[in-house]
Amino acid sequence: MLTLPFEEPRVMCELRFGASYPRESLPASLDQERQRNSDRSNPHMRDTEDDISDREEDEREDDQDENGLPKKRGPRKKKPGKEQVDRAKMRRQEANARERSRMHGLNAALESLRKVVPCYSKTQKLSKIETLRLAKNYIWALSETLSAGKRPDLLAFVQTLCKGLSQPTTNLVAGCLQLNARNFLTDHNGEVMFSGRSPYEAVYSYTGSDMNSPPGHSSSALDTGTKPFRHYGYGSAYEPYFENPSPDSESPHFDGQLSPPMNFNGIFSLKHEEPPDYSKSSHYGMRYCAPGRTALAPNSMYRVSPEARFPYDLHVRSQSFQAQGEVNGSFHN
DNA sequence: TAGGCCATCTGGTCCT
DNA sequence: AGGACCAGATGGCCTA
Repeated sequence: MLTLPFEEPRVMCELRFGASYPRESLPASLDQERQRNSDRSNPHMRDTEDDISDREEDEREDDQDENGLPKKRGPRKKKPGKEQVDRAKMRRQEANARERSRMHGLNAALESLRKVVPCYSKTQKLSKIETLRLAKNYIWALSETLSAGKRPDLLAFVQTLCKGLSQPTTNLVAGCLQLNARNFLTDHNGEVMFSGRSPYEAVYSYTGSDMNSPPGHSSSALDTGTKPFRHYGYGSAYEPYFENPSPDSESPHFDGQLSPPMNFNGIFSLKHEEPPDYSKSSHYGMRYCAPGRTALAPNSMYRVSPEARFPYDLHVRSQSFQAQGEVNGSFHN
């Protein structure tokens, strides 16, 4: 449905008030091209403009009958008056301003997200898409850390963080951790590969399981078609980052859990089956519940694994902050 | 110079 | 009717 029947090329260009160029500054050919594009992309507008010109022609030819007397007119569409044109223009400008404001709000939120994911830098900002990818990986890595209930294994942590990120971002993350970025090569599939030399190299081969991929990693729009995360052997390289090396530092372990615990506002649950539909975030409060609580609906899509051992008691909020603080301490120096 | 990223404008759709 | 949200188009800027 066309809402701006008055639109004419000049009006359309003038409405681009936010652009840094006046219409007059456009090369004629470019201007014509833009008009063509506009017509292609908006057939309604073209039709409407045709309608208007047709009407104007009608008015010129049909104003009088063969005797020169004014013709009787039937009901016909009202040509928008100047007031309506101005009002529509105003509304379009207001809508543009709202849209700008909305996008600024979105960018502000993204900026605040940049500040809480690893490797925040005012000078070298992550792109929007990389910020979202890193945030997703960060959440995933933190969840795994919490589920493990022990100090994070740094290399595995960084590998998870870097999954699906571009090589420059991977370098940035590795650089923030003062690791050799060359050890975290991203292959052509976006898969993070640890290529550092290690006595335990390739101890844990790729199993084909998706258990170490963040939810939706293979299909999300944020993803890049990466394969499931591959475990690589690692040795002593991470040890300087820990006061006490992890007791089972030889390997990341798989405890049979299909997916990591989720943390929403300090309320945890161990979920099975399908990852949550993040587009329906308003349902989180309904569907997630702490283990030990009984508020899960009988048909809840998320259940607590009976064999799952949650490393924290129900005062998880403060403890999760503590654990997260330890991890963040590695990044925000 | 090509490609990536971004801001902005714009019209369509949905919802209140 | 009007606002929010979305996606497409476009052009500017930057970098490899």
